[in-house]
Amino acid sequence: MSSKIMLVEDEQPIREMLRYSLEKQNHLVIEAENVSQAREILMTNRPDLLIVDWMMPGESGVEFVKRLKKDEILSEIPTMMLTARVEEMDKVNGLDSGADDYMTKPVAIREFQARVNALLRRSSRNLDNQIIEALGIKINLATHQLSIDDQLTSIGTAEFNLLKFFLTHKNRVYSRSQLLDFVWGQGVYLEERTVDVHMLRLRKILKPFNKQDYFITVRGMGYMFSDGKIE
Amino acid sequence: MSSKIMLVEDEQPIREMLRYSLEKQNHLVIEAENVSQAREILMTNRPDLLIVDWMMPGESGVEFVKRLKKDEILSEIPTMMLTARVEEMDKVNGLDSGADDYMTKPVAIREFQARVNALLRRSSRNLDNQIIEALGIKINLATHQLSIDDQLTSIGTAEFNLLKFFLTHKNRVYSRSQLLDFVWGQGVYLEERTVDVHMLRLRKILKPFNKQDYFITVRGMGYMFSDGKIE
DNA sequence: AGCCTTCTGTCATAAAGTAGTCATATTTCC
DNA sequence: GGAAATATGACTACTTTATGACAGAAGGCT
Repeated sequence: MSSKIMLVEDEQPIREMLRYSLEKQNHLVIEAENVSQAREILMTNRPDLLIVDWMMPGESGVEFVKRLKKDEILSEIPTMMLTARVEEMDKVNGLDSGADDYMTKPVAIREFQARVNALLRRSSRNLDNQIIEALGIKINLATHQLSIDDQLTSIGTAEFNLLKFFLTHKNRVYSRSQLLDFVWGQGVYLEERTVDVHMLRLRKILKPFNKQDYFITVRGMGYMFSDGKIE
Repeated sequence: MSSKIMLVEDEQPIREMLRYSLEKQNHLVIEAENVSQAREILMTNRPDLLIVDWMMPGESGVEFVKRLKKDEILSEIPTMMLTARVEEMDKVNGLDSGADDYMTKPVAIREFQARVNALLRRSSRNLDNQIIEALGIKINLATHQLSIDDQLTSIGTAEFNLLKFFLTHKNRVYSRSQLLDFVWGQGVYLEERTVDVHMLRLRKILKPFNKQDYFITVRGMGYMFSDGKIE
């Protein structure tokens, strides 16, 4: 399986080596020499994994990861931190930068590959093998099926994804452009009104079961999935 | 979705242009000509995004942003830096001022809008997850809901914003023009009497719960939200 | 490959819902 | 009482959303 991996590392030789190792595993590698370059790339790219050096001139990798983990969209990306010395490990652990894994340099290549693959596996598994349910609306991510009140119901992909997003993001308004970002993916340019249409279609699917009212239009703001609880 | 954006820029024409561009995207713009004015505004306002010129007479934008990023509360606000020339870009990159994005002047409007929106979208989780409450009046920024004495109550956008402003700015009188600036945004030209009407509407919403008296008319001055406590 | 069905994004139009303004009533202060 | 400031109700232009229709894309079937 090929994944897109971004490497943020200032030392060119190490970058080379890691890239070589990753490409051997059929991954696509994007390199960044420093944090601001990395940010730049993230504006238009969404890697499946980040590998970040802990210590870099300019803004440090820790800072970078910390901020990243606050970012709604990017925080989901699994991150591996590279630290130069063993002693620094503790710091990293102490300050929870939010990275998902750490390795000390010099990097042991076999271990590196194993850990990278583990991270990638973990994040992809999380997404797939699940059943998400709320208010009698149940979706199966593995089979892409929807059942409402235990009745199997047919649904298109776009509506499925939209529904999936709302089931995992309750009680909060999302603007149309946010929905486009989250559900359709960043960089996909569509009309904002398209969201309206898909909301309509989603509601139509839910209507026979009287569940359509959980999907609330917030005028001037966007849409929200509300399970009715206040607060 | 409308956000509050502060523009810190000494050159008036650029300010005008950027403001125009932002307002076109439905954002609410507050302008500051220099750093001290910006600080002043931050005393009573919390923008969702800062756009700061790198080079300004008096204290520079870099200094301003650096200090800001040390501030616990304000450091969360995403910041875009404007630099005058390409050469300065490197400096900016080198010195990690802490800004979240940079653009070089002259600013390309389309790109500017895109970047601004990207910043807002990505950081909106941090800003929105708040519930503000006072005197049994509770607003949820995430859901855009108002509940009074734990009862969900419907409210329009304009009144919501006005209420939000007062909940975060208690015990102080604001003139109609100040309210227009802070709640509607500078550059929006409206009749001052419009504020009266919205105050009326806000009071009508609160009346069934007997909360309307906390919104006090100060004759000749403006309006105030008072929680009754004496300083 | 060709045909058929389903899905998707866009658009035009209908339908709601709001916001800002104005005219008039009411209050306040001297 | 009278001027000035506010409150209030009504109106309308405007903005935002819902909805149905459509053409192209994607996929499936034979």
